[in-house]
Amino acid sequence: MLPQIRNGSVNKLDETLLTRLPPFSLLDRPQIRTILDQATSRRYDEGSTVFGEGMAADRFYLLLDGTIRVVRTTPTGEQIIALHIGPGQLFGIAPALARDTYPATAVAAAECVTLSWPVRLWGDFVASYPGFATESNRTLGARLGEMQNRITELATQQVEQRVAACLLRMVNQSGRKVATGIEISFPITRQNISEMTGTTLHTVSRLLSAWEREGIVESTRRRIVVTAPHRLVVLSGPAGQV
Amino acid sequence: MLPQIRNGSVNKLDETLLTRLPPFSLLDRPQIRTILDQATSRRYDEGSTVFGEGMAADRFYLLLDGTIRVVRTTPTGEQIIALHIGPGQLFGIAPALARDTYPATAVAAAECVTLSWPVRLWGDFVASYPGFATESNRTLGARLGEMQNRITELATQQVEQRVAACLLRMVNQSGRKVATGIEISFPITRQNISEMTGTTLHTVSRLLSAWEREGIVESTRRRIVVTAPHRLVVLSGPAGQV
DNA sequence: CGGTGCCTTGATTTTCATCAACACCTGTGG
DNA sequence: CCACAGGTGTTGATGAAAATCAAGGCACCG
Repeated sequence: MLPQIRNGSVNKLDETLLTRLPPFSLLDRPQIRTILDQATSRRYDEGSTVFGEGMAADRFYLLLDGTIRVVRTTPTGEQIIALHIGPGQLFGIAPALARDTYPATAVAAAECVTLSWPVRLWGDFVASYPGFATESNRTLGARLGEMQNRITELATQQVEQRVAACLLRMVNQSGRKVATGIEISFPITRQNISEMTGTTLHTVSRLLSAWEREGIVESTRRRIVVTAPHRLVVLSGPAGQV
Repeated sequence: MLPQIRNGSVNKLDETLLTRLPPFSLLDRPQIRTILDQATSRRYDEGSTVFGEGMAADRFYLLLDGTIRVVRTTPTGEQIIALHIGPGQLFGIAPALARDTYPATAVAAAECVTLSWPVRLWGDFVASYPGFATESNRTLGARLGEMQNRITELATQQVEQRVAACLLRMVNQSGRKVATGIEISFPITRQNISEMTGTTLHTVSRLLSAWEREGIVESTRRRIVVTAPHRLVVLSGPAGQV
């Protein structure tokens, strides 16, 4: 979907790649050229790690294509998935939190292409480019709000409602229309879903089986198509509409 | 503990009130005087609401004294407590998230004194006062990190561990040394704790009773003293040390 | 074609919510 | 000054939800 990407080189990249994205939409061509010239482009295979929790935060990132999964690992080795990031979004923006290490691990949920810049440029970006600060704040606000929703869900909803809400969230954020419904556009396992909803892969499997029998979803290995979103909304309960 | 506070007036307030606080620690006297002159001071009774979820975010706040409880209400009327805010902290900083409504409700958990400023000054503060932006970012980072911890806890830990971790968090953030241990410095009910940990007041009551029998805590109506924090740490499990 | 990772499904067990009842403290108003 | 109401806290009995235990099947990759 994206033109040829050579790691480390963005000369071939068109400025129009950035002009539509909110953090840069207010800028003119020369400004965007400057930004691109300072950027490093890179491709990540599915499953590879962009940066790890606790690592020195030396760069901040923009996701051009693919999906990033933000993960934390507990001392006992369990993983929990904090959120997913889609194309066009900033991530790894530790400088916006005045942090010098990344608070979580970022893994490519599917093949990804990123741009990144050294953190020392963060201050320049915020100061020089109108809209950049606002947009990164907005990103933060959205993530904080989403985390607040997750806490509320985990604290008050039953497993079935949480899993339904989780599917809906993914469908909304990165759904792709297919013949029979809307497909989640990146590979995802029962285990992954359990790590998002604080349950077990067994329970998720049972729920998906039941929903498949009822014609709400269709799924094959690592792929899920939601065929009746409205029924999922009902299942996700009264808090789903927030 | 604070000098006489008259709502709306800060003339009597000493500049030294702010000089020690991180958001303002880099500023000189005249700057702080300017900031104070633009501020509105106000006292809140225990239980009163500072601002409500969804309300237009017209002011941002600094807590001088007391404890603020940040609360969300689900469509079904259940409350969940997102976090507590202690003296010296900024709150209601919707502008830092590029939001124009408050994302949650702020209630005085104990008698509180605040300073506040109209949001239109936010931009000035960030631009004119060195350290202010960094500090508000740091606040955001800390809250985001804390929320991430809560999600991890809710998703992976048992109720007993979550309640233990919750008590420890409050003891760390606003504990006061007393004869027999460390007391949580604001009134708190079993119900409150259940709203923080996603459980029921019954379960919290049972846990506290058990811990009291084992000499880990002492509690009277709305007050809790932790007498053996180290044993709570053990109970809070391997993730407690994060 | 063998192995690894992913998925399914039944049986059992555990945890915790729910239901129910009551005791206690504190402040209020007759 | 006492009664009483409302918010708070305790504790037992019961049941439901979901984790855990267990076993096997299926798809994809090398």
